[in-house]
Amino acid sequence: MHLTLQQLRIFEAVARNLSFTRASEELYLTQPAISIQVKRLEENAGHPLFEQVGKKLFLTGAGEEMLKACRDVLGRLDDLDNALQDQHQQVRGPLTISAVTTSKYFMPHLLGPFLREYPEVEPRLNVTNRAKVLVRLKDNMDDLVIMGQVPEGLDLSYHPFINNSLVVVAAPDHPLARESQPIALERMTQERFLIREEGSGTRSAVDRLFAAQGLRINPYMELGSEEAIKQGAMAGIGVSVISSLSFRLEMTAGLLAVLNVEGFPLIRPWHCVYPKGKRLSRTGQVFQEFLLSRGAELLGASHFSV
Amino acid sequence: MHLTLQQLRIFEAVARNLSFTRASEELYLTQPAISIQVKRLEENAGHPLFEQVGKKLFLTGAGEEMLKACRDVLGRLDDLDNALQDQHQQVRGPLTISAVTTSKYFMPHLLGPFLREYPEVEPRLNVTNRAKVLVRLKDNMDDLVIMGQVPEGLDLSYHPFINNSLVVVAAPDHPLARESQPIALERMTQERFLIREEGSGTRSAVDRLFAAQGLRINPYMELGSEEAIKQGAMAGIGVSVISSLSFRLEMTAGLLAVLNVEGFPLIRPWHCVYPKGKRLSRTGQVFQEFLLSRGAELLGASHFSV
DNA sequence: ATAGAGCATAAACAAAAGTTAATGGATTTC
DNA sequence: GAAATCCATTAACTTTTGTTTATGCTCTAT
Repeated sequence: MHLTLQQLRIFEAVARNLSFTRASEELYLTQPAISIQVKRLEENAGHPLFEQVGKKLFLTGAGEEMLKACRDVLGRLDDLDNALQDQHQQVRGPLTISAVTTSKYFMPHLLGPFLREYPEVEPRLNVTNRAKVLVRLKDNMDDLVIMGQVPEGLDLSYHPFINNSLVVVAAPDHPLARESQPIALERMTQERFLIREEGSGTRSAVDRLFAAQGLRINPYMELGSEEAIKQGAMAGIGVSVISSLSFRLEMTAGLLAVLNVEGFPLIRPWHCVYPKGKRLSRTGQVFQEFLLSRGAELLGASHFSV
Repeated sequence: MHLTLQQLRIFEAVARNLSFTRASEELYLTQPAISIQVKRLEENAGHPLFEQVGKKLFLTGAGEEMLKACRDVLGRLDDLDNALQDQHQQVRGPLTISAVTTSKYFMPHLLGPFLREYPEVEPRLNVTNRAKVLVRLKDNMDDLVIMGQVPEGLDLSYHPFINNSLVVVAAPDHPLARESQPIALERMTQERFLIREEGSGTRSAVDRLFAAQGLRINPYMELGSEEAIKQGAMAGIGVSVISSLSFRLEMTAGLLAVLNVEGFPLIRPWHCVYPKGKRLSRTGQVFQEFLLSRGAELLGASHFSV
């Protein structure tokens, strides 16, 4: 036999009232029910917990120890109940997100308003390349993952929330920058392309677009970051395909030009993703709903819409 | 349905191992037993506690909360077990004693050696008059009570442990102080007696001794303390009956003489007493055994023996 | 001295807890 | 592709927990 939580509740009521009968009234049980439960608890403890002198009830030393433990345990379980209730109702606590590099241009514009609305959320945004994001996804290291292309072969739950427009950019003085007629894809194969590493979502999408017409781009230089690619395009080293989310400042400053190429802008949705086996926390669920319902609106431009 | 301690133990093992199967091996249960108990705990909590991604198990946020609470509760119950084990084996913690006034001359000589032997005991010795000691006894306010005459009409457990010798004392120049033949009780009725208040154990014993021969003492002055009585006897105001435990210094200094009176020394035992309904703590039991087995020896003189 | 109140015990019974055997689905490893 | 492994579910069963009714003992109050 072991002690049970019901025994602890009963013992605590008796100890607080110093009366079996009062405790039975409080707990809506009969007095023999109280008596037998206290007896069982005493057997389990190996000590008497009460002493009776005349008609008065007292706690023994062991009873004092038991009462302290009781209050600690029952109080801790109350706290647990409250914490679990919070998890149904409150939007608070940690929210861990991994996002593919390009999303660093827009994720803060989504996360900021969300955190203002839910100030008790503790965000952790990890922006890294796609390969690392995939590892974290497989290892269930995040609440949500923000990525364009969702990998196949994994059991995932994914929802598109905004559209990503990929465009071809070049230096403003590039010859094709003034071309008003759409530039054939075939023409573009003659251009030097500045590109990201193998495995990049953007790279895959562009390769597929050209492959559909039996073409392939001319990779001139592989660069490790979006910034390096922009700098190279601005310097006239070559052209590139990048997300329209990521170079607004450079456009406004007249440092980059968008080329009018057939098939562009290449619209790819951004997804929020998590493993199907995952039980998303309430905070994670609310953030996902927030992305789906208000992401496009917050980012403002119509080409962000799903 | 509520959660049970067994469910907490099972959940903690799964959470620590991150495996139902490992937990079942550790707890010598079947894997379906583990699975169903975790399921019941999740139902009770109203939240999933684990999420499974591929073959890997993870704790959810609610699971993390539950694990913290589990460790707290199970740890607290372990501490309780240890504290209760201590109460069987260790002699430590509070020991509250009330004692009638006269015992102040010998109780420290008993308590001192006991506390040296059991240094973790926390003693509380309350020395007061008999009436107050009786109130504390009835109200179960002490572990043990030290008194001479045990009251009737209460359901008490009492054990004699030393003898108290009551003798008649007078100033050294009192005429009867040089009398070598035993002094008849009748002769003493002509002496002025300095006495304690009504209800004093010593008073009762002396009254009974004289009443047995159809005599009664001549109360001259009622004094409120043992010290006052000794001072009065030394000053030649009258004679008194006091405990031989209480005037050693005055004897040695030649300030008081013991009269050789018929029927004296009047031997009365000292008892340690507690209500029969009381469950004496281990520390209280050990102290009582100490008094019974070594009290007389520690006080040295043969007339202390039971 | 008697009635009332409070706790202890026994017997009987219902409900809950706990477990196993059998089995199936999904994932990982070979 | 097959075997091994891990978790989920169902049905059946045992054990434990929990409670009530009936009753008795003891103590206190009147």
